[in-house]
Amino acid sequence: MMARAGVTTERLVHAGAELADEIGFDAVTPSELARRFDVKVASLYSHVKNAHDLRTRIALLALDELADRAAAALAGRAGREALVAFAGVYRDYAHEHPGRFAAAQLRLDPETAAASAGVRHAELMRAILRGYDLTGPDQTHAVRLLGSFFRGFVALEADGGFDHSLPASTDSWTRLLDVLDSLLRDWPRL
Amino acid sequence: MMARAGVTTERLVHAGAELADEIGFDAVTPSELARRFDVKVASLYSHVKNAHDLRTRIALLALDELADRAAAALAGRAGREALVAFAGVYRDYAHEHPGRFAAAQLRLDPETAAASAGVRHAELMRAILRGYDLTGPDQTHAVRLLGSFFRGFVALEADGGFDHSLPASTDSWTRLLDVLDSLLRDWPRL
DNA sequence: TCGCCTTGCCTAAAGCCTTTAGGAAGTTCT
DNA sequence: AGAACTTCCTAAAGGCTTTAGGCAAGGCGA
Repeated sequence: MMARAGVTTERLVHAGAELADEIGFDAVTPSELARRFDVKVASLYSHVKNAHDLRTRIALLALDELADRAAAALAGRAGREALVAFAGVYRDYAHEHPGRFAAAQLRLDPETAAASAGVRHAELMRAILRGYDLTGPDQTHAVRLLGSFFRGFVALEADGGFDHSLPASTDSWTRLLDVLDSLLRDWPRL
Repeated sequence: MMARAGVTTERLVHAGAELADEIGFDAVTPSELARRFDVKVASLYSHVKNAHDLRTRIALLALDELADRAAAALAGRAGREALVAFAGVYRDYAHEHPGRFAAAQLRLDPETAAASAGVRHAELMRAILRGYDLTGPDQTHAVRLLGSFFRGFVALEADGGFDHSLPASTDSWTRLLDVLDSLLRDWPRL
């Protein structure tokens, strides 16, 4: 009797990520998760400190997955190809895993953030720019431009911000990547 | 005895916006608001349908304020000047009113969105582009580029994403607006 | 001015969520 | 088998949202 359900922190976080994709990151709660595991809520608290801890772990998982995919996509590519591949990973992940993607945007406290895969992201973005002729502060500016654009575009898309006007958002995405590639190749000097 | 507190929907929404700036949009709840008005929670439900309705109203207020400011900033300006002014309004508002700004990003159902000031925003962005030589789909692409960049940059900044690297985020902001102006003036043709 | 009606605010209550404390039943190791 | 550890449980406190029903304040017609 009273067979154990086999809850572990890892399984909890993975299930939480799945759940986020199904019902939205905000709706991922210890209660809901307990239901899924057919276990009483209080039982989760042996594996996870509290609701915030759970959400943070899901965020870290998402950041990790995203960095893995990006690194894979960047392997063997440079310049425009690298830019498009990286951007594609970002956007595809957001479409495939909206909940995880939302999680990846959770604000982390500085300590946690520093230990997260967020750092790898920054390095990968810099790697892309090695294919272009940018140096000094302008390289950082360019990283920030790309990061802002990716994040902003995908967020607006997710909010349906592009839904009721033409052309389709995918067209803009493709075209704008071309435009950005061109901009990076021909970066305006001071 | 039992003096009336004078709660109205309008006062509720305004106070909610203030509250959002103080403690964060997510923490704006009927309970907290009732405390501020020194009134029992249930009393709010005569003025606001439910928690979601309250949050939506705050979002609409923020969108309205933002559109007002943007319209004012754009008056009499064109080209680069208009771009910088508009962008400044956006970013300044986010800094001055982080809670309201977060509210402005609440996902609205299509019906509500269509009736919101979001529409005015789109028009204002298009107005900026009239100062540049862009036509057809590329104009829409450019609107989306600007929108994505503004939103992404400000969001990353708010999350502290730029805090632990140099140069300061303000430097990137200024420089990138120059770069974007230059890009719009010299938009790559197919 | 008096009684009426609308409306603002209240109490009560149900239902859900998080989190802590302490106990009992599996599991593992000796 | 017994000790020690871990997993899961019950119990309980406290907070949040929302609905239902009631009393009283402010405005209005008679």
